[in-house]
Amino acid sequence: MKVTSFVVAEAAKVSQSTVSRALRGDPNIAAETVRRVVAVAAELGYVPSERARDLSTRTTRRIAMLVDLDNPLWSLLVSRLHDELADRGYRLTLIAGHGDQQTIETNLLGGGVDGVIVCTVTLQSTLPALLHQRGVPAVLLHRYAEDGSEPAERSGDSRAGGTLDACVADNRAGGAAAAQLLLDAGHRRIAALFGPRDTSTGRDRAAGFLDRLADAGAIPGEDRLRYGSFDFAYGRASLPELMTQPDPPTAIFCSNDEIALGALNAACERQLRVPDDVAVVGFDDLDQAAWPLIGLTTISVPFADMLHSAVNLLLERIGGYAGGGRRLIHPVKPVLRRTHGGRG
Amino acid sequence: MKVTSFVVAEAAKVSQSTVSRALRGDPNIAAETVRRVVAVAAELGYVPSERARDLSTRTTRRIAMLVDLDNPLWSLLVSRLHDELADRGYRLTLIAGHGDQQTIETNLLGGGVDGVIVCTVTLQSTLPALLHQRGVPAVLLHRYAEDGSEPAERSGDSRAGGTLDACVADNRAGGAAAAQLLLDAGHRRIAALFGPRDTSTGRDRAAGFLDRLADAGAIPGEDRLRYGSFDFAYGRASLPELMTQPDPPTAIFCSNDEIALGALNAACERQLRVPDDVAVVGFDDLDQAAWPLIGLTTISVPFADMLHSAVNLLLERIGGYAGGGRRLIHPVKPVLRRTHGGRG
DNA sequence: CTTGTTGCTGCATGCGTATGCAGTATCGAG
DNA sequence: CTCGATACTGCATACGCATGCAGCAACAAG
Repeated sequence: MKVTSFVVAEAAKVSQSTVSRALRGDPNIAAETVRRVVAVAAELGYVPSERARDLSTRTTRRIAMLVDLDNPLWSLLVSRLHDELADRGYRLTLIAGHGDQQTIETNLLGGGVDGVIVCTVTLQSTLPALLHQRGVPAVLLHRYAEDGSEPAERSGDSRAGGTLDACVADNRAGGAAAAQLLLDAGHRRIAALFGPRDTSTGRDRAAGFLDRLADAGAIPGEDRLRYGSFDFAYGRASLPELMTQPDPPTAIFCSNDEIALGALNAACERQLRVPDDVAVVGFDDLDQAAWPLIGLTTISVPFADMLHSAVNLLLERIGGYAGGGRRLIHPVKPVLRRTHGGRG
Repeated sequence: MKVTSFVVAEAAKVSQSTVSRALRGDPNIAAETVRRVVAVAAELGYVPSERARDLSTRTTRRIAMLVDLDNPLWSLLVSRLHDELADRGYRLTLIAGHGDQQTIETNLLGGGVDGVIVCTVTLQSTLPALLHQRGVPAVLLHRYAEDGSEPAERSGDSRAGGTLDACVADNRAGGAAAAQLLLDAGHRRIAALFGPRDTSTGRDRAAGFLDRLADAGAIPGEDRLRYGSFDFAYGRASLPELMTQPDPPTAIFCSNDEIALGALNAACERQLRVPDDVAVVGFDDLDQAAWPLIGLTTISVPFADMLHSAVNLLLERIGGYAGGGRRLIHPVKPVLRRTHGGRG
């Protein structure tokens, strides 16, 4: 039979409310009473019902992370996020971004979580607007959407001016830095494996990269520019295609490390030397990029900082902060290792 | 203002219970009524309160995974597990195994989850026994504990004979297979980087490995056998130590791929050729093991199958199955790639 | 002795949904 | 016309904890 606070109350000869208060550290309960209740509760193995507490307090101390579980990047994020949340007494519920839209909405809007961290959004996604409209505390991490919330035109609607808070990296600057880095290394025939055009990360990294090349008067031909998903297979499949073109590139920019790792492996398969036969630059700075076997030159993204900021923003929202959407842009920085080559 | 089923009921001119039934597909509600209720609910943007439902139904459709977030292996598991659960209508809550014991117990016993998948347990852990005693549906995945639940001595206690269900790999056979594989390749000076002695995976893999070597009359000296954590840093730090011993080994068995990857990178750093200067064999068959750049020979563990089985066992428990603890042992299989070397 | 104050505890209710059971209307059979 | 069956719907309550407010005892101040 289930041990409830009523059972404890009876055994400790107090009321149920006193049990509740004693166990939650309410200062109005006599020390002696607290001791007795705590003892009895331990004796009976009482564990408060989370379900009942959740309903009563209108809170769950649970945060949902909407994430693309196929992207290896997320594993880096999830682990850190869990700890970051645990420190503040929150639990983490994972929701796959590729799931059924209806399911996702029910999960996020049903009050089963106190807030949401959204990592999978596309530029066209309406989810941010929905969360905002429903008043569900949420923050965009790593990517943002164009949810069309322009500065209020219809004044009177206090929400019209706001969008969700977001924590992102300076992807545009990072793209530019990658381009610069390859130019500095002496490359002129440069190809790129960009990410999806419908994500902010994909778009911004490509834009920054192309802008910088344009400034330098070195815009690659169309056949050297590709767009695909942020994954290993894309990189692995694309490198051979690029390298078998007439007049192949001497360097390839990959919009994330995962693509770059695919490319490096493809190079290895075809016995192309990196960086001598082809240089590769990635983006993100995954752990693997620093491995001696890999030595991937890349653009480092401060994920730990971003997560920390995101959690802070989210908790402020949960705490009731009602200002407009804030966008925190975190600086990135090139990390020169082996794969970019160089003049020498 | 919050839209509850009462609000919908009023707008649709029915009672709250009818709203509840209509929305849940109760066949006793007239089709016309259902249509009206659904329409009104959609109109008002009604989303049922998960908190209230959880309390009322005594269920949450949420499964906790107790996991070591620092081990890269988990990322492989989490992603699959999420999908496996999502297919069956459950959500996944992550709980770090390294957290505060008190917190963990509260999270698992408080009724906030319908079941638990435990991946982090040590041999001495009392958590399985606790979950079992409290009647919380749970299954051990990948590792098991020695929770001392022997066949019932005190008959009368119907639970005394049981322990938790478990889904594990045949780690002992895998260890033996790894040993055999190295012997077959001609190695005789063999070292090993085993995992923690207090985990079933660490212990069983080591035992299988050593048994096989003993059978072959090739037991390594103590100085060639090491025990450490299942991580990259351990492998990376240990390889140089092994290789600078007098009469260094020609092959190193690593109790998981992560250790092996650390070792391979250390070899690269020291410009040792693999497998010519030193062979390496791992265990698990992570994606990375198959990369052309890595080519790690390893023992493949059927994680997808294990997860599938584990979820099945767990859902049976949740469904009320009350038999004794079941242990499913999944076969493993060597995958020969590049790093084990060979006679040729 | 009265009144106010402080310190502690219990009563009653809210949280929002699910569901057993009772009630109402309709219809067909006798 | 009566009665029972059928098809819906509503009433009332449970789920288990948190919490505002009232109550009570003890004690100090006046």
